Amino acid sequence: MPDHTRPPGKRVTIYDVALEADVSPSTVSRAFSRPSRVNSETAERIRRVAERLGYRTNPLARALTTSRTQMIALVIADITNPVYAEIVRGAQEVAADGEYTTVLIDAQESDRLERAAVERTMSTVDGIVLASSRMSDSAIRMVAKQRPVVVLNRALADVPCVVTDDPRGVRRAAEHLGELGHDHITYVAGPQASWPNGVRWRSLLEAGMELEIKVRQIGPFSPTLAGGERAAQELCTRPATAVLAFNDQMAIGIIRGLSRMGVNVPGDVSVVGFDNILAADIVTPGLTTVAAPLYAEGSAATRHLLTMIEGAPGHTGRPMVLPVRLVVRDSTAVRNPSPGRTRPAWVRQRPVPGPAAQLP
Amino acid sequence: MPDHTRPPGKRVTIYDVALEADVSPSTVSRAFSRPSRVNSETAERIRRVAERLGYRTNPLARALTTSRTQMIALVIADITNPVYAEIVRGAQEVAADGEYTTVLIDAQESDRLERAAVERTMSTVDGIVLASSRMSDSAIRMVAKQRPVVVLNRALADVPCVVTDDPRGVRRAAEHLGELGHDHITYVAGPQASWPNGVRWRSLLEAGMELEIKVRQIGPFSPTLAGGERAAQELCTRPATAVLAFNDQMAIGIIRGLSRMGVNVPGDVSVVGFDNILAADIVTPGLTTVAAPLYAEGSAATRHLLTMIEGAPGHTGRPMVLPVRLVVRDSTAVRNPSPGRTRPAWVRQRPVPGPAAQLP
DNA sequence: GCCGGGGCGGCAACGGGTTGCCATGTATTG
DNA sequence: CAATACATGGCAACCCGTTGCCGCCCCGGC
Repeated sequence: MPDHTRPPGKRVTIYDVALEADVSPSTVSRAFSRPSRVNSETAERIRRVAERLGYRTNPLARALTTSRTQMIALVIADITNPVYAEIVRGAQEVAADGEYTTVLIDAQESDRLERAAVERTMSTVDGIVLASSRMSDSAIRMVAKQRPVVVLNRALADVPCVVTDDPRGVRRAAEHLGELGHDHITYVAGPQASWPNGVRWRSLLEAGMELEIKVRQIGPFSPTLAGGERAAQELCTRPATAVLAFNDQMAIGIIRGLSRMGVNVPGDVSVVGFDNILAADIVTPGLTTVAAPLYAEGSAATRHLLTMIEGAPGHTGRPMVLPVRLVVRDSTAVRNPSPGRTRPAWVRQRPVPGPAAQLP
Repeated sequence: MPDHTRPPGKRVTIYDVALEADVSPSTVSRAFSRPSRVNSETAERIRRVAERLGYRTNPLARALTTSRTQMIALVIADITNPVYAEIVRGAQEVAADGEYTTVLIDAQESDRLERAAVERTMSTVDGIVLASSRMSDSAIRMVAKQRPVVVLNRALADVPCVVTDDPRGVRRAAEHLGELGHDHITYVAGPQASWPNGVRWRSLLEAGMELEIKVRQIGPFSPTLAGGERAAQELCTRPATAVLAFNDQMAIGIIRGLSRMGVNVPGDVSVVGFDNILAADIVTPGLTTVAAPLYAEGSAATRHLLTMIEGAPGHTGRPMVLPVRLVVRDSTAVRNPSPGRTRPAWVRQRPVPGPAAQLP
């Protein structure tokens, strides 16, 4: 009878199993990684011994020779931004189905941090999804040269991409505002490093031409609540009746900022956001916004990445385009006819107070 | 002059560098991992050669011998829940400072998924932070036996823990409601698998005794907006004037649900949440809530974990307790004297309509 | 009875670093 | 000047699986 005791605290290896099962280590290895290559009875015996000993294959050691870690990285621009939650869910679901673990990396809206994190992680993962990357095109290509990469929310030649149909979303938003009588739309820009930011602005320009609506841009602002509030202040000096914000967080910030200054949304100004985050539905007034299929973005990108990892060529032709839809809530309304064309009444109202006072 | 060309597509290894720098591989290794162990000039030369060749040390290979991957896992209960965003930030910041990469795992509120993910990841990380784990105590201890573990938002003997001072938060909330004239508080419970859920309820019981406020519990409900809305319906059949919700998301859901049924918050019912998520400040009415130091939670837990990984014993005595504070906004008000004691007027109001209608 | 082929298992060489130990050469000390 | 200590670098074993290749055995076919 073989010895069952073993030095405690030591990890069980294939060698231990091999000894106990009276086969060579290679057979143990094959019993797990290529069961067809070994006699089924032997395999069964090995599996039982392994079970008894509590053997678990060491993924690092395996990765060393196979150079497959069964991990993928998902890089997101800002974990604070709720849009990514659903994207992450979609990605993780698909990854888990394929037996992959997802390493989530938060770039904190920083080109530098993102590069550093990608650099650090690259060699430990089998592929990378870059969601709303803030890196330069060339940096992305560099990464793509070393590992399978799928880019989300950005189009880039030679790298597989998944994007949403923002032009159509913007177009729908512009139509909607046009129907409400607005003949002028102000785009409140987000980060310049954000690819969709440019797309949305250009799409608005184009839609404006076709629909005969004047457009202009202010910003850039940080794509956050605070950024939106700052934008609201600037909107004060350059009034508007219809605003399209880069994203929902900014839109909510704008609404907050405006109402703090006594401007009524949607009475005086209509505001449209982008993304349809959960909060869009719970703020007052409910935010009219262009809804992106977040979950689908994450899952589609990841699915594509996995096929690339499995050896597929990676479809670099046209980006994969996901549909969007306009969700109309209460932040948009028929244009208020009272304010003057260039200087709505509300511009002269009370100045900005500090943040909402808190009771003791 | 040595040959600079090398087979393309092959990774550069220490052997390549050694050849070029005319030293042995071990010296190259030491030049990176133990610079003090090698002559500074030699080290410098090696580093230059490595740079020129584009050498990057392979973390997997390193991990194989050192069994240190420089990765930690951060397991969170639900990435959709915004509280975790700040926790993740705090954790990631500290981890990055210590040259660690954070692997984020979303357990999707599922015991099973959480276990599976931890199981899969455990052997590839140097330590684990379990934030609001839904696993059983015994499962956690099992994990803690194999890797350094710090538990967040849960107290557990023999495992280092970081918790917030929920009893004090609940007490403050109860005092606040008491001062507003409420003599009865309903606790809307979250997941039973959630440790703070139990703590909050027990703390409320206790505070109720001392402050002579009657308390009761309804639930459990899912700790989400939807869960809160369901709770609102139940509140309809068992009316209350003051509600303490397990978390902010539920509180917001409750407010939404109630106001949809024509109940005024805070006029008819005061609602207090927990966590102070960003949305608490942007909803109408602004949510009175117990603010947790989210960022600090993440950073404290991670800091502790890193010291354990570095070999410190892991402080398993008392859990580390982080302070909370009550943020009073507009969802709490003086108790409305009109409704009858057991059956406020609003109970007989119009029935629940469907979700907010959307314009085409 | 002989030969070819397939099933199965073992040997040994990796993969890319790390590290204990030893062999130099130089600096320090008595 | 001898003896000792230290700084520095190399050797080789090791971490834990994976896999190409080879050998053995058994089976079937002619």
